[in-house]
Amino acid sequence: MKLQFIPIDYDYFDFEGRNYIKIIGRNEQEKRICVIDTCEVYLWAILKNKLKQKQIDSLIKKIEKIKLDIKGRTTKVEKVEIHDKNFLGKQVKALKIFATNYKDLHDIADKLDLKEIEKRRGYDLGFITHYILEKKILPLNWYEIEGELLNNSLEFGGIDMVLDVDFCIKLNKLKQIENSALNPKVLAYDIECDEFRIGEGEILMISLFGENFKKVLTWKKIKGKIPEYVEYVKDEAELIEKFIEYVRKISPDFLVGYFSDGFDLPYIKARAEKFKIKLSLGLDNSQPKFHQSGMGKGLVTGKINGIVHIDLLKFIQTAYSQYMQSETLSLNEVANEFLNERKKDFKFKHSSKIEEDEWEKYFEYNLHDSYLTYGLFQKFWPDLIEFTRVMQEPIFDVSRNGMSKNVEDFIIHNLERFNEIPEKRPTYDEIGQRRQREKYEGAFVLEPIPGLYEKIAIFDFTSSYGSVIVTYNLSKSTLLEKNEKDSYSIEIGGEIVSFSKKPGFFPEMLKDIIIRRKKFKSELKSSSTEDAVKRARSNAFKLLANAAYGYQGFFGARYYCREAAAATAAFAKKSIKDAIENINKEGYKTIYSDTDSIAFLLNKKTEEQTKEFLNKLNEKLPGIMELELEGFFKRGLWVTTRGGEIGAKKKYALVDEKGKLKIRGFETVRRDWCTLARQVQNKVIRLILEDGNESHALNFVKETIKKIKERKISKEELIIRTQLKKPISEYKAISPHVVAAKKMQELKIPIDVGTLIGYYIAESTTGKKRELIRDKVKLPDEKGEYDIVYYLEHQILPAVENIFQVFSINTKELVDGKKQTTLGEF
DNA sequence: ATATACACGGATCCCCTATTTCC
DNA sequence: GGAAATAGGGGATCCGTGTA
Repeated sequence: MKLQFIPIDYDYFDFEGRNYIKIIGRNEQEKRICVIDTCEVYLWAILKNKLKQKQIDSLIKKIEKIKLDIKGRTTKVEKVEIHDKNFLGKQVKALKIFATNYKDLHDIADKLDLKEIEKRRGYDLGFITHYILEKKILPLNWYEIEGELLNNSLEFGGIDMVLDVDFCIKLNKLKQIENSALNPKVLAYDIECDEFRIGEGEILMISLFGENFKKVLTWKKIKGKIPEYVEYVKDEAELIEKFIEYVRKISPDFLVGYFSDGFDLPYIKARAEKFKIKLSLGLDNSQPKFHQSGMGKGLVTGKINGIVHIDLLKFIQTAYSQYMQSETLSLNEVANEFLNERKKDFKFKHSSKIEEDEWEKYFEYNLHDSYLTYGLFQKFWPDLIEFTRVMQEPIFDVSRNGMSKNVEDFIIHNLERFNEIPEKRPTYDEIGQRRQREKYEGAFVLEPIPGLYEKIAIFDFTSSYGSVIVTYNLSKSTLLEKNEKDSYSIEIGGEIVSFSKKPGFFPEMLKDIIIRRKKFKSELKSSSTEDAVKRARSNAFKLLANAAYGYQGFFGARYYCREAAAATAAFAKKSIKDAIENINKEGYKTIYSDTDSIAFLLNKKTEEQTKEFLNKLNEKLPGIMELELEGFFKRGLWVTTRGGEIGAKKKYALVDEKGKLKIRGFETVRRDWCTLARQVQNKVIRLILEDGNESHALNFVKETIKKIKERKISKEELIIRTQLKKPISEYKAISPHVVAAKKMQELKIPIDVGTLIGYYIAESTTGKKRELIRDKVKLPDEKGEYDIVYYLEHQILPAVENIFQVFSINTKELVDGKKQTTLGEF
């Protein structure tokens, strides 16, 4: 049988002691296909340097005899080959040792602790990764496959009979082909419950949303007419059964939720267990499997056999959050940013307190959440596809992995063209040692001179750290033990480290990424139509390039190299300092610089001259280092630190000719300041940048102060929001948000690590002399008057004080008004 | 444990000394 | 008058959140 096939989900099983892969995908008619295949299983033994042929021969004989009886099966070494390979850039002789079962490779490796063998590698990749590497059936790429149709066959224990697919095929041949993108079948879901702790309350309803399909399942019957999408069931048990039934009937490629790894799926699982319902969502009727990801923190991934369960929150977190405006990753904010739609209004109440006529709104709300989740999936589908294709790992994993894992997957799947044997994961002890290593020196930040400036340009290095890694060949495999003459050398913490000039595989891969990304980016710029796929791939490469530096400095990395990471920062530092010097030499004046960007005054030079100068600069830069023009700006503002004497770093505001603001670091971009302070500061900055002087801004602040004093400010504007970053009991310093969290706990308001805690500072009620701010914390719903002095002196003043100081205005006097001191009145 | 370092700034913690309170 | 409690100052530390 011959057909076209696109792999979506990968799984494996053992049959008669051997490993088989089971790939679920679609053909061009959108039929669901299961492909069964296998591959050779092996590990590498890297030999010591000066072994004689005789020694190698007898070693091979010895290894060929290895046979293990463990875990109820027999695994043996099936054959041994000798190969010329590279390991960390060095040529080595290595034995390719084939064995029966991948899961036993570790035990085989234990038997290979021999004096002739230098290192053992390649047995910690996982069978699925190993298989993809071996057979190159890459996820979400099209293939023409040939194979044997399994039809009620007893081969593999009758696997095709229990599997709900159109065809089950044992693979013989495959060829990669071009085909249009997959049009995936997607079903989004969302549940509503009374209790937020997993499984501790009833599930009131479950919504489902797919193409031409919307449904809210509930056991709550209300009077009157109900929307057609609501379907009643008898009770909660039937609710779960109906959910299973619909998922099975629709049988989507992707079952999508938002925070569903951490909430919806485990919740349904817990309730199903309570009612002794088998949650047979898998194509093989199996229940979702939950894997602990991370240590104890309840971080779980829910895997359903054959149907890819996607938790969009996780993907958005790693792939997008750093470029987002949203201050939280709540469905509401994220949907608003990407879909321009919000959640429906519905204030959460316990179901017993919901009025009869409110239920319909609740159903609508529940359905809308699934609708938004579905919309977000469509929005991110190009990114999910491209990430999966670039990393070459199953979408289930790629959608959940952090950036370090993505970088590593990319490396592992690109080692072959360098003939490299993969490095192993660090052991627990190694990780411990790495983590104890001292921090190295990072980026250079130039202390600005506070002031309001006119006519500014900003240059920055494109993919700065990535370009440095490529240009200076910085990696674990290129690090030299001794300083050599013809090498890239730099001082790190008083010691010189050197890197070979012979290109290493890691910098070479990175070079590829950066060059391809540049190509995509320029294509995107020149083309008139929006190409979502190109944009997504460009974005995937950008993220990879940016994460490459962090990867080498990350203690959990296979290719961890602190020296390379430190050298990257050091070379980058040198580059930016050189650039600053050149810019100043040309007659410009540098105001500020951070890591890879430089802001400078044009000093009467024109924009054209500056662009020409940029080209001139670029000609002199080494390797792939490149400066680009970030933009020209009409005005820019830099302030002092709170201490008052020195210029504050990582804090500035710019306005371009079109009036567009670019604000960095100021309180107005920080979510842990109250809205009022943020808005006031924002307006002050805007007025000053627009006007070029402080007079309007000052009046505005005066008005605000008056309003605060007259209690004309609504409480909502005064709420301070701070995230709870760890369990309450672990806090050493009991700060205001911890007090607020404790109050919420007492009121049984669900809080968890990660919850944004909102509170306001109320007037003192205790009358104690020595009162801390936390003693005046009140929850937003709690009755009380806001503390005027606190909001003036701890929110508004700190937000604007340093700005007005640029114009030598002491705002503190404004606040005090008639009074001279404020502390004295206590 | 789940990419890195640099940076700001609020609030508490903690130690020290001076002052007040109490017997 | 002397011991204990409290106030207040100031640096260290904790903590959250940014920039790059």
